[in-house]
Amino acid sequence: MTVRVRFAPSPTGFLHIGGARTALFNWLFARGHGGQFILRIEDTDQKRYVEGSLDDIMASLRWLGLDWDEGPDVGGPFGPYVQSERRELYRQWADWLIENGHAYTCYCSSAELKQMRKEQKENKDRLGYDRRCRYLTAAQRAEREAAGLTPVVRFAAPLEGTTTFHDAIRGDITYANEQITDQVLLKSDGLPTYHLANVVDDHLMQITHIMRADEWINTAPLHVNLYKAFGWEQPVLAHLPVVLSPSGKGKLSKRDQAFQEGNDLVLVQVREYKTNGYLPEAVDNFLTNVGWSFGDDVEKFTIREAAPRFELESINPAPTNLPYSKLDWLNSQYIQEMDDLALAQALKPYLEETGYEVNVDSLLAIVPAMKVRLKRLTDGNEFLRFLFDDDSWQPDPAKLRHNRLVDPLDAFVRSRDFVRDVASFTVASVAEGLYAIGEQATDTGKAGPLLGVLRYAVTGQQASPPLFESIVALGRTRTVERLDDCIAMLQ
RNA sequence: GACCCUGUCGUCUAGUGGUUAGGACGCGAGGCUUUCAAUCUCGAAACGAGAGUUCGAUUCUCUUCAGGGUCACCA
Repeated sequence: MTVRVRFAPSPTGFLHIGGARTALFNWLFARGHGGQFILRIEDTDQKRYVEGSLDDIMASLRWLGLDWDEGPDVGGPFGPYVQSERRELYRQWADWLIENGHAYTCYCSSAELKQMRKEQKENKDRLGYDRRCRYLTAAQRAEREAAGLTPVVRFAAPLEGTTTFHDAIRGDITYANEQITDQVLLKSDGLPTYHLANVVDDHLMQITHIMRADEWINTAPLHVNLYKAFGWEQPVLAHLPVVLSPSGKGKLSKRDQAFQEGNDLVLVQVREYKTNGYLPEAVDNFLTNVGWSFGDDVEKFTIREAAPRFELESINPAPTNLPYSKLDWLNSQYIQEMDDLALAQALKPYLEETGYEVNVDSLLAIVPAMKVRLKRLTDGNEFLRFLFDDDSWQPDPAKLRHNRLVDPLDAFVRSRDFVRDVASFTVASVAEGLYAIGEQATDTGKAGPLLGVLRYAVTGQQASPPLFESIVALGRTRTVERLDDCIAMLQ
């Protein structure tokens, strides 16, 4: 049997990092088992629909490289892949359940249900629908229909015994049926709830394995009983561990966009990872390491390499934080593997975003030298500020001195003169000349102190690309101007 | 509150009825260096607690504690 899995997001917001992880695990499983990965849109709650979210979800999945075999845009043999276009199907199967005694119409108003819950709370009774409509006589139903009440359809759950299902990650999980209430299957607007839609679609789309978030565990017995009622085969279930907020307080998916947690900026939408300078390969790698491990003490790998090793049974069931510092490390690793042209092109939009005018050719002169310093593509904005923003160059005179320099002013003058007069303005000759001056400028004969101070003088930054490349990128004229200003400050 | 899930270094994880409990990130120290960065070496750092089973438990069982999840005409 061919493995068929699906990612089934609701278009209620931009793609969440937790959702991306769920999609990724499904993708890994499908690709590792020669199966199909299906994208299905669960838009049965029209009230929560967010304009533009479907586009973002698909764009984000594509950015991550998670391609799907069937879906709303590419079609497929089991479409449509948007639930709101399948409503007739759900209504038919809801009717089937009613006809076969597995479901019933319920006429309770929301006010009535609210009151019921209130009383349950007050009396400390178990929460949940008390099944008052389950036992209505035909006459009573007719009476309500005549009164114009629009019913919902509820599942007639088993009243006694237990329901057990097997979770591929956690093993068998058993619930007492008296804990399970009669959930709504079809809403009064004629659209299904998740419970009905998901079971009907997974069956009709021949889904073999369901990987979904942990928070669905408690409704799994309902779904299992639905499969039983329909007489359909139950797909393998696997509930993925929740992704926690970094503080460990609550699940991350409760947050819908980036927020500050202590000193860390916590990114929650996939698009935020992109705008903050992360590479999709790094995000994929990062996510795959959470709740699963490649093995052999290997931390860095592509999802293509991971797929053949990916098994449901090896997923760690414990809830988890996202280790953001590891993402930075991975991202820097992937940046260092990029070729210079690709990196220059990747950096360009971020620089332009901050208002710098850049062209790839001039960027190529400095990019190779600063590559190892980049953790995120946005770091280029900081490192290259000295190049693109003259106004930001405001060195602190106190930092132009170094206690190993015998005569800072003299060293600056000689450096300035050298840069101004050197015949060949290249990295190699600038390096040679400044080394020589630096070695004479200290009592130890080491060039380091002068070069360190010059870096600060020329760039106005504590951290920058290497000095000689920075000088060449900046150009002779601007370098001399800045050194002139520094000399004035030192006098 | 009820039910369900989970519990190995700070974090992400590997692992076993007998291991010096492994790796990674981060952190600290040192080397190298254009004293930022990268890189190399070294280091600190964990089996939540209590019973039980066993010759022996981090590993199996129970209890407990802690964290999380769910209790909608939302997914």
